[in-house]
Amino acid sequence: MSVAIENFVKAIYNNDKHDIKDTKPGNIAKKLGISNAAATDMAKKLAAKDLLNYEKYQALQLTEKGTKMALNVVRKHRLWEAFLFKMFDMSLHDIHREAELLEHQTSDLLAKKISEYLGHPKFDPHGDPIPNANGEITTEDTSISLSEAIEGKTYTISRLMSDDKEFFDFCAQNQIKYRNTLTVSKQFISNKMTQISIGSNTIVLNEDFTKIIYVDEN
Amino acid sequence: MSVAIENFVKAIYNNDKHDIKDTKPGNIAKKLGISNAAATDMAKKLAAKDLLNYEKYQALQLTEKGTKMALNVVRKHRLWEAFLFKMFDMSLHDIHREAELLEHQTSDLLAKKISEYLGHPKFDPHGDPIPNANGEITTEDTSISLSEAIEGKTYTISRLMSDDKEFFDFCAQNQIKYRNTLTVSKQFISNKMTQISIGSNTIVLNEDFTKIIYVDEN
DNA sequence: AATTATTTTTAAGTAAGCTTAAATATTTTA
DNA sequence: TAAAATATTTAAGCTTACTTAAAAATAATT
Repeated sequence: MSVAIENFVKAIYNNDKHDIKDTKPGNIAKKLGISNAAATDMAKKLAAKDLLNYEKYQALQLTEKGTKMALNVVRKHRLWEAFLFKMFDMSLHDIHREAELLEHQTSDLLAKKISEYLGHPKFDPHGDPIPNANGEITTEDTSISLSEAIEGKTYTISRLMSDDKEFFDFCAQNQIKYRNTLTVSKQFISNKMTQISIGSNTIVLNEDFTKIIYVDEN
Repeated sequence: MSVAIENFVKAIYNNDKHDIKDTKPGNIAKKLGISNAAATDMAKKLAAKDLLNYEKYQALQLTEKGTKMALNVVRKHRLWEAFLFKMFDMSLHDIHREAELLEHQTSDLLAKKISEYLGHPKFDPHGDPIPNANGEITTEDTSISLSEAIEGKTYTISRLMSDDKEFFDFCAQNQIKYRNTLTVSKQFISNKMTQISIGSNTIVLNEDFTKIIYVDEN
């Protein structure tokens, strides 16, 4: 299966899992940087391969086969992230970019070797769970987005759900990092902003960021 | 530049360097597993990009630009070989196969990181020299092929120039390994075979193998 | 509910990287 | 050196993964 197909299936998987947004061709197209027409085309092609269910004007749904493929790619991506993070001094964003390419050129054997070397990690450096070789995610996700966190409570960052350089640069400058602790000092409900204290800093984050920072209550 | 182009340029470079064979489209086509017609087509296309010189019915010659590209790919390939060899318990052939894919999806930054991690190695696990980031090979090659070695002398294996699984399996079973020592007990000139003793074994090799095993006199 | 805006789909077309078949050169060998 | 064998090139065609433009359907807004 081609890189284009792997990316398409992965985009549906990620959109489906993480975003509130639906999985109609247009949304997938936007994620992949291709035209809507190309996405519709691809959807039909993948339906013929039993990777997803396609009905005109409806959201795309991965079949079991499609989900398995997506999880295999996601596994390789997250293993590479964990591995490169451990081995080399590179920014999370750079690591993400490398993983984005390497994930498609990694045999199951090499993925297994990397996983073994790392002691079969359950999470990558963003806090994203790493599926096992059978495509199963065995860790349950109890975390909530920072936008839903409660004033006065203290949380541990469990996930940074993004692939945007700006965001990661911001995180790096503000101690926002997987497994760091923060306290929600104020939720500005009407403005959809959240004030947190982390380390010695106090930061006000808007919704763009609080929706992709996931936390677990301490 | 695409994977197809990188592989094409690399094939010319390797053919030119290692083999006695010429670099006409047919030979490159055979190496890449594509038709002669496709190779001719590609040659014209790459000539237009100033990666090689193409004249009808003549051997293909890489330009400086083409050579630089080839060396960049070769560098990444050999760095991956060295890295995977160090990190994981995998056969040389498996490592080669992974490197063959990863080489095209590796940024210059990651290559640099891998090289640094390994202490800027000069050779990969086959004994092939690793070009530096500027595409320079700073080590001179004093080795000769086993087919040219002299009876009675003792040598150190400096290079195993192949990507064939059968060959590597044979090597693994017979202690034929980069940096191992062997003695040439007999050269059967007319049969083009060579008898060596390596470890406690005595082996007779035919020309197919003695031409790709490179050695340095002790 | 009707109109407007947005999405999705269809249709036609493009570039890359191949293929096979036939024509043309070159090389080998008898 | 002429014939036979082999290689290279040209030509036509295919698939994948896109594109833009227009038509059709859905969703949003007043």
